[in-house]
Order: sequence, then structure tokens, then C-alpha cells
Amino acid sequence: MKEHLHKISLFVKNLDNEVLSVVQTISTTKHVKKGEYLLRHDEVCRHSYWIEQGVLRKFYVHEGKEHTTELLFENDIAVSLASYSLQKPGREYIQAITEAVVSQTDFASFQTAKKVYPQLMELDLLMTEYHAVWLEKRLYEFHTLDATQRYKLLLQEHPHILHTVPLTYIASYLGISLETLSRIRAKI
Amino acid sequence: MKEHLHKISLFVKNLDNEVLSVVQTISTTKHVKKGEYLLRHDEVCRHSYWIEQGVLRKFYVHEGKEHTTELLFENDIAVSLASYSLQKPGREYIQAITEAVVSQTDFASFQTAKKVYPQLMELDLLMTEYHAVWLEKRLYEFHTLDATQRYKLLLQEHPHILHTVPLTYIASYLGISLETLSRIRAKI
DNA sequence: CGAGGCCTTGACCGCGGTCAATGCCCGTGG
DNA sequence: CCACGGGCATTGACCGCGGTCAAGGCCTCG
Repeated sequence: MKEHLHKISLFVKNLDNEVLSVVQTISTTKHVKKGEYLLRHDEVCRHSYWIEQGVLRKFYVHEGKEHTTELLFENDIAVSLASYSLQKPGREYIQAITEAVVSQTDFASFQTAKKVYPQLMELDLLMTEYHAVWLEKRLYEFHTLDATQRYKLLLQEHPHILHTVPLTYIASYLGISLETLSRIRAKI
Repeated sequence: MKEHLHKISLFVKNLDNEVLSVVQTISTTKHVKKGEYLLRHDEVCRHSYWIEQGVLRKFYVHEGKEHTTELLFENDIAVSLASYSLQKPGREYIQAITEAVVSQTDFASFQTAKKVYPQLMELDLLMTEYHAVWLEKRLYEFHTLDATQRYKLLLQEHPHILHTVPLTYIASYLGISLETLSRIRAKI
């Protein structure tokens, strides 16, 4: 995963200034309050959000229960791919779990820009590949690790997570109940 | 998912003839025997395989046990993304579970072609988006459906699967043991 | 006819879920 | 300043899905 991110940031570093400034012009900075929603169930995801500060989560609701699919930190990009890529309503919510500052890019403008600047098309491809590999990793972890191992791994990858993300969301992200997470923590 | 596939096939239909013929020249047809491997653990995935005929599976081995991550049929594309996108060794195997005919495209040649023909870059993006959305769907199903529901859904989506894919692989793909699958089938 | 691959069936167990009670922290108002 | 209420987390009792191990059935092919 690290290598993938490195490849992307290298690519961004080498982007033409013209391309960079185009991206600037189609993006706007947005301040988000804790608890605020950037996307709701059944809405079309018309923006991607580059997180400058703060923490977001993505989740859906199934049988009255929230399932957190992603926890997003600085420099991550928040987007509900299924909804975004086809511009049709999706099931996911995107919510700020701390105060946050995001740079929001409009889908339609970005589509247009991609046609004009193939570099942006390539960037989009790189980021989508990254996301797909990340999803494969997540599936892999669910199939090969038990709840305790997944929790330990999460702590390793995000040492500060306990300071910013409530245990409820962490449990949900790990695919376990809050009670089970509590027992795991007591046992360690 | 259907809509995504439709969007892709529409895109392919509208490709310039020049682009199509370029893709032809960097692809070669390959006949694969039942049981044969197209990719092994620790190898670099240097090709993508467009399946013209037959069935493939993708899997990895963890603690001596095979985990099937994907079952691939006609018109699917087999590629081990983590290995392919960074051209580094990966954990996945790709194996034919019936006799098969695939059109194999070389990674390096395709990279070059993408730089020359932005349409191919866009096509690659569309296919990668599709794969990512598919992965999200798979995660969703694991978190919201029990083993029986997943089995029924699989039968719905691939009515002929029982004729071509051994139950061992189906169980593995569903993330359950062969015994559990057997009990589910007895119960239905 | 015998051997091996594939699947089924049975007995047992453990991880993680649910429900419910309790604990703890903190902000607000009397 | 303390008391109370609400949100978040912990703990306990119990249960069920799906795993494991082991035995047995059933084809197919040599």
C-alpha cells in the first residue's frame, strides 16, 4: 500500500503546473462541523473530498445497524465510488467525526478536465487502482485474521485512532460488535 | 453492476478502429488446459487475461488453506491487481478450472499504448472502477448476508455454476467450509 | 474390483452476537 | 458546587452460526 501511495504522490509532484491550476479552479475548500454529513443514503455522490484536516467515516445502514466501511484521515480522499462513478444514488453516508477541512472537487468538472488533460485521467486511474487494492486487502484481512488481530493491526496502522475515533465506529469498521471490541481491549 | 458493464461495452463499441487494432496487435490468444496455472504465488502478474471460453479462479493460500477470491467466466478479465498495477510479486494464483481460451495482453505494451491512446487509459479506468465496485459489493455481501443467503445469491447470478465449478471452490469462494456448504445444500 | 477424488453426515466446540444491567465521564442547570 | 441525565463503554449470561475432525457414501477410471 505504501508503494502505491508513493507512486501517486510522485505522479502528482510531476504534474504540469497548468494541470495543477486547472484542478485548483474546479475545487473549493469547505469547512465541516463534527457530525455533519457530506453525503447521505440515496443521494448521488457529485463530489470527491480531499481531506486536509480532520476525520471522516463512510458507512451504510443495514437492518437498522450502521456498518462503517471506511475511516478517512488527512490526505485521504472520500468518495462513494459506486454512486460517484455512475452518478446514481447509492447507499453510503459520508460523515465528519471531527471538525474537518476538505477540498471538494466537482464530478462533472473533473470529467471534463480529464478529457482535456490525459494526465488527470491517469491520476484517476492510479487512485482507483489504489482503492481497489485497498479493498482487496480489507477482504483479505477479514478472511485471514480474527477480530483481535484485526484490531491490533488497525492500531498499528493508525496509532492515534483511539484519540479521534469513538470505539463504536472502530468496532463497526472491524466488523464486530462494540461489546466484543470491549472484551478484546480488556484482554490485551 | 450490470449498468457498469453496459457502460464499458458501450465504450468499447465506440472505440476508434485504430485503437482496436492496436489492442489486437499487443494481444495473443492462448489455449489453457484444465488445472493449468496462468499465475503463481510470488510471481509478477505481467499479463491480463480476457476470457473467451472456460472458467478460471483466483485464489491465495493462507496457513495451508486455499481461499478463492474470484471465479471468472466468459468475457471476464483475470488479473491479480495488486501484483499487476505495481509489477511486483503477489500472493495470488490464477488457475483454469476448465479447458479455456484466453486473450492475453502484455502489461508493458498496454502501458505504452495507453500513453499514446487516451481512450485506452479511460477504458482501463472504467474497468478498474468496475472491479473496485465489485469488491465493495463483495464486502457488503459478507457483512450483510449469512452463508445460505450468499449461496443462493451466487446461484442466482451464475445459474450454471454447479455444472462447471466443484463445490470445494464454491465453498471457498463463499468463505465457508465444504462441510457447511454441503449442509446448506441439504437443507434447501 | 479396488483406489482415490469428491461430497455428505455426525458429534462437538469456540468465536463473536445479543440482551440487559452497570459503570463512568462530562456538561448543564438549580 | 453539587446533582442529575445522557452518551459512551464495560461486564455478564446465554446462544447460534459455522469450523474442525472423523467416518462413511458414491462415482469414475484404471
